[in-house]
Amino acid sequence: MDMEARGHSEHPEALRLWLRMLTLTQLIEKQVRTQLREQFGTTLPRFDLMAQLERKPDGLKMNELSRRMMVTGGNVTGITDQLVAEGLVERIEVEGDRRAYRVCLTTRGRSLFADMARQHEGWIVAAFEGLSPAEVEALHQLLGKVKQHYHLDTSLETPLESA
Amino acid sequence: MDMEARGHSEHPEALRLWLRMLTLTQLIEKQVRTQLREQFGTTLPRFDLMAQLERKPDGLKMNELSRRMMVTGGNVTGITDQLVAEGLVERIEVEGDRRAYRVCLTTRGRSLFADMARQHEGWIVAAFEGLSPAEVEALHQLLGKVKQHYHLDTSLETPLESA
DNA sequence: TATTGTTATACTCTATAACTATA
DNA sequence: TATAGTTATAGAGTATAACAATA
Repeated sequence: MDMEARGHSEHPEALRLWLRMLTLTQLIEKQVRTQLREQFGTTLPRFDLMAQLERKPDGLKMNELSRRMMVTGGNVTGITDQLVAEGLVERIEVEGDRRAYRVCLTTRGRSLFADMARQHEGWIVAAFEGLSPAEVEALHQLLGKVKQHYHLDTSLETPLESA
Repeated sequence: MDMEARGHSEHPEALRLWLRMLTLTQLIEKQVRTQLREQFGTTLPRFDLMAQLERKPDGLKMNELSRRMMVTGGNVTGITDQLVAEGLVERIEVEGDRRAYRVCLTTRGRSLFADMARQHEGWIVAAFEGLSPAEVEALHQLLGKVKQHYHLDTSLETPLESA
């Protein structure tokens, strides 16, 4: 990005912060994508969808997945189709509303996700190894503050992290 | 992502931190992409390439752009082609090496980028308005610490922010 | 009429690898 | 033989919009 070069700015600090955050996130995300592809032959969106379904034995409806994953419905259909073809999730009818489905992990999907999640956590822990526990907490808090204000400001929801 | 749900983890703090950081970055990035498209009919990679060229009157070679933008050479060719077609950048021959080009902003490209950069900075400043200057600095420092360690760990370079 | 979900389309970005031209 | 850059290909992700079925 190297956009710190623009000069005569009134708020260069926020810009510098954003560029560092964006760069770092892209760096970690790129590594996660590579590992998911090489070790499990999958992608980040597919992993994310499965992560959304974990601890939801009743599954989630398509529109809930769409909201949580911050992508449009058509894309969720495509990702779900792929996972169904691999036997990792299934569509189950919703009683009382014949338009809707609940998407659930299959037994095989749940088992595979457990493996992936364990590996994934290792990659993330390694990425943040340079911070002490107190620093991890401080960073978490600061980002929470940004997120909170950002939401108020833009009326965007926070589908993720909604555990 | 909602991956905080996985349970019996030994390092849930790093994972929670990563999910919050990823969500927030995606939120801001998505807004930046939308604004760039709606207000300027451009994309983030095109904006990034132009940002790399600002304050480089002599331009940058393709492989330098590739390294700084963290994408492969073929992609830089494509993005550059688009910008050339729009008259925003130009390829200039390098004396002494007839294989290489220097990619430079045109006058029109420089002028347009100034407009875009001003708007862009406003979006970013708004996104981080919830933090005090001291908090912005603290966040910047903490992310720097992560980045530094991460690089040592993975031998990845830091092309961005290299101003 | 509104909502759930799918389909169709088109575009951007991406990585990989083969290729040309020059060093 | 190595390097600079391009081309070709294929795949993944995205948004938009039109559509079917149901509420």
